[in-house]
Amino acid sequence: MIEIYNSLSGRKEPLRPLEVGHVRMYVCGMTVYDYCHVGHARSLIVFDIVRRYLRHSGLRLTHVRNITDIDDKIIARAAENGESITALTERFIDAMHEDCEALGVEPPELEPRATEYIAAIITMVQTLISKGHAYVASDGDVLYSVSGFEGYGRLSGKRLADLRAGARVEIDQSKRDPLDFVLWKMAKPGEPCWPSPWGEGRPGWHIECSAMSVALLGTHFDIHGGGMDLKFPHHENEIAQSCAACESAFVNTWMHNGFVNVNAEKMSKSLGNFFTLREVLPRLRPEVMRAFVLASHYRGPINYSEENLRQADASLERLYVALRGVIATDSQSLVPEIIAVRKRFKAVMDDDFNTPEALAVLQSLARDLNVAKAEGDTALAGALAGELVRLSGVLGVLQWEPEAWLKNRPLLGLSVAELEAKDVAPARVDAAAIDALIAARTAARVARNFAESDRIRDELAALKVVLEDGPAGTQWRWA
RNA sequence: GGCGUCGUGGCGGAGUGGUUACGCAGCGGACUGCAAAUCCGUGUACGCCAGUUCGAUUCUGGCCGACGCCUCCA
Repeated sequence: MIEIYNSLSGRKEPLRPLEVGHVRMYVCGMTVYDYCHVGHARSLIVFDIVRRYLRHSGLRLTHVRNITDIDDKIIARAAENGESITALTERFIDAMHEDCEALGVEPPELEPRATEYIAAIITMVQTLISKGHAYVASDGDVLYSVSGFEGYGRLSGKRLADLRAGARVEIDQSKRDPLDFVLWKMAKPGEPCWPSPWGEGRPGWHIECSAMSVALLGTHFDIHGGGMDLKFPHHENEIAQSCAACESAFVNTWMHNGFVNVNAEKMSKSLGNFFTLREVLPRLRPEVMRAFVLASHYRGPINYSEENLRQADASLERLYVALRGVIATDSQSLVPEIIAVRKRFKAVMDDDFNTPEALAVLQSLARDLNVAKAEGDTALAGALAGELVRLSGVLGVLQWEPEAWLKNRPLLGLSVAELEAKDVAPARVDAAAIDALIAARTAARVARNFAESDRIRDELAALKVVLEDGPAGTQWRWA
């Protein structure tokens, strides 16, 4: 039984799909006016794991991840760049898809865009007006009336009075309540717009997710996810809209992932402490980013640093080294070791996706594999290796050929600064040259000329090549 | 000001009312021509102060500290 922490109740609750064996999940995606940064990557990876694990558990999944392709920031950025809205959004949608692919994030079943659901949005706004939950303000905008919705603030643990007291927004005279939020925004001259019963305009931010989730998953579905910062006001408002419009239960389980911090502060645009995936990914392999993200529980914060990435890389390398030289068998031969490890893996992942524990399970599997290798038990080693790859696949790691992983380290390091410090230019070194040096060293060793063999090893070490002598000959990998 | 999260050994990071997380780094041993990798062993960690308890890092209260949300944000 899978248990998930529900932000709404503050407790772990068993996942009981509304339709037996079929989970419907909606995750808030990107507003496409800029490149994805590491914070987005965490959210993408976290829900990719949820996705992979639910399917691994034999559940059918309908996963929706929306794209916000119309909003104030998009309009502002397009104007700034002197390009059209669609040119801008298409460009960043493509970029996002490239980033996802690089990270090994599986595409969701459905990826709706706000601009494709204008009709559904208008219908929902009309419903809200007719039910008395929304009104047309003096400036023409359609606003949601917060006071008419009992339970507003339940998700974020806020009370209307507290929100009003702490309101930092300047009071807008057109609003009946300062906390009322916009459903339909009237267009200013030159702004993109769609016709509506209230005039030319565009949807507010929150309404698109209500309209699209209802349209694609129904009024009541299983999981709704997103970053912690979406909890209020975005998800709070979604609940208010959907529940009021549909007069139905809305979402059973709310999931929120924690932030990526830099020096203990939230990575964000305003602080200027963000790194885009495009600048970061060429310097490390995407699996390292995944390993880094999965090393912490999804609800807590993680600190983005070179050292933490280095540690993630080292932990992955240990797994790849274990896999090396073993022919993984697609083991349906359920030896006790494999039954036990599957059970452990399931237990920790069932427990609110405890990926740090899952990674620990993989590490202990690697230890068993190393032992089996050392004892020459190739059958067991092959079976364990097969299982290691299989379980790792649920986390989206260890999907490379071990040799390729160990010999293709991009740029040999994690950062430009580090590379400069090491004064290494890996492109200069090619595999044939390395093999030639290794052959020369082997010849020296056979001749018991250890001074020469050590000299060659030092020469290779200077190139950041590490040698490992074994029964099957000498292997190498990048340091 | 309101609401909330968190504080674990050198680092990262799970977890538990009394028994091994796991990884990185370190140390000792085995292995090796020497290494590397691997395996074995090792470190008496749970912010502070009280309380509950036979016993608390794990429960309760307070304090201190860090962070987040309350405004667009994954």
